[in-house]
Amino acid sequence: MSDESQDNIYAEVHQILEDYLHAHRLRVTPERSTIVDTIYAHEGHFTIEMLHGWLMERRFPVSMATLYNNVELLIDAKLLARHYFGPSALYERVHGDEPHYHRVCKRCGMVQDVHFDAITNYIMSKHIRGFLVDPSYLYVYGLCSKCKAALRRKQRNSQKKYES
Amino acid sequence: MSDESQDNIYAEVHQILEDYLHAHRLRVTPERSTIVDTIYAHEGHFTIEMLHGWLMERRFPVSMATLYNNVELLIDAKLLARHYFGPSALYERVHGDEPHYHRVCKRCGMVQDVHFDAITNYIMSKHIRGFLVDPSYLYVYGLCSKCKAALRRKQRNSQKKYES
DNA sequence: GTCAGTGCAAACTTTTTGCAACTAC
DNA sequence: GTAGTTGCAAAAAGTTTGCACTGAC
Repeated sequence: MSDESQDNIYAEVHQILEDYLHAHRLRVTPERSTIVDTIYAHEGHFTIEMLHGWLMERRFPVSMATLYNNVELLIDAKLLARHYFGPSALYERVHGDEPHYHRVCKRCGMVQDVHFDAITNYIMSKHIRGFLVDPSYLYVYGLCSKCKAALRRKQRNSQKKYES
Repeated sequence: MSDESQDNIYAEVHQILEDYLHAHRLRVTPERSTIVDTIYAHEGHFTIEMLHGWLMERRFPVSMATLYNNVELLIDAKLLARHYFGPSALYERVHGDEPHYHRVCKRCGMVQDVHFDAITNYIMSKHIRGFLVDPSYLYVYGLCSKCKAALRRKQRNSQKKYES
């Protein structure tokens, strides 16, 4: 992404943040602005712990309590997404990024972003009765090619052991 | 389900359990047998805590450590499925139940079983390159009809407040 | 008899809560 | 000035680990 369009993204997300806060009679604090800046300075999935670390690096330490408070709000403002691929949450920025869903390997935990495709279109076209699908929160689990091969090998070996 | 077919299920899952344990040179313990019995005596999603409670009711208390150890093994044996709809795991029995995927409301947390349907078939037919989809671990998130309506009401109200 | 399995308690990780001090409005 | 926001520390919730004892094979 060019510096210029990255600057545009910062301006846009700050606008969204401030609109959201005003609409909900909440306050624009340095913490909130900096958290959003920091989130949008990084690509990909991250944990609260990582976000905390990034803020430390910026010399803008923010307590975990504040982070947990504010991610809730940012999710509601549609600036942040939270995913539970396992017992602890992973987050990712939302605004300005290509819409995608997630493909997860049940064995190695690999998470792959998949840009909206025929499957997404198909699911949206089905108008699941009464239920409004959010295609950004679609999760397809299975086995990645590496784990598929590894598992085949393992099964052949344990088969041999069992026969012996 | 009739008592008779329920008895068949018990026999089958015990067979699967014992085959799995033998194949992996592991031991058939009363705890493992009872845990499987208890899981298959209940329908729907449950937490480890609930499983622990059910075992207490049976006068067969099993420690949490043992439960955590054994669910791992039962998942590998395909007798149990684990889902992360939120920060803590939900489990459900697998064998003998109608195959289904899950539809989850992001707002109220409602989890709905959806029997394999056109969407599942479509995804399986796409043969995602190199990735082996497990349709039992497909998750579609969105808004249920109740929350969709509630959210519309809320937005109308906050709109009014904002204008005033 | 051996070694996997168990219970217990302690540790650990992640997230939530209570409260006093602070600050955006 | 007021009430929302923050940081800190404690607590809660969920899960993992270490170790001595037990019991399946």
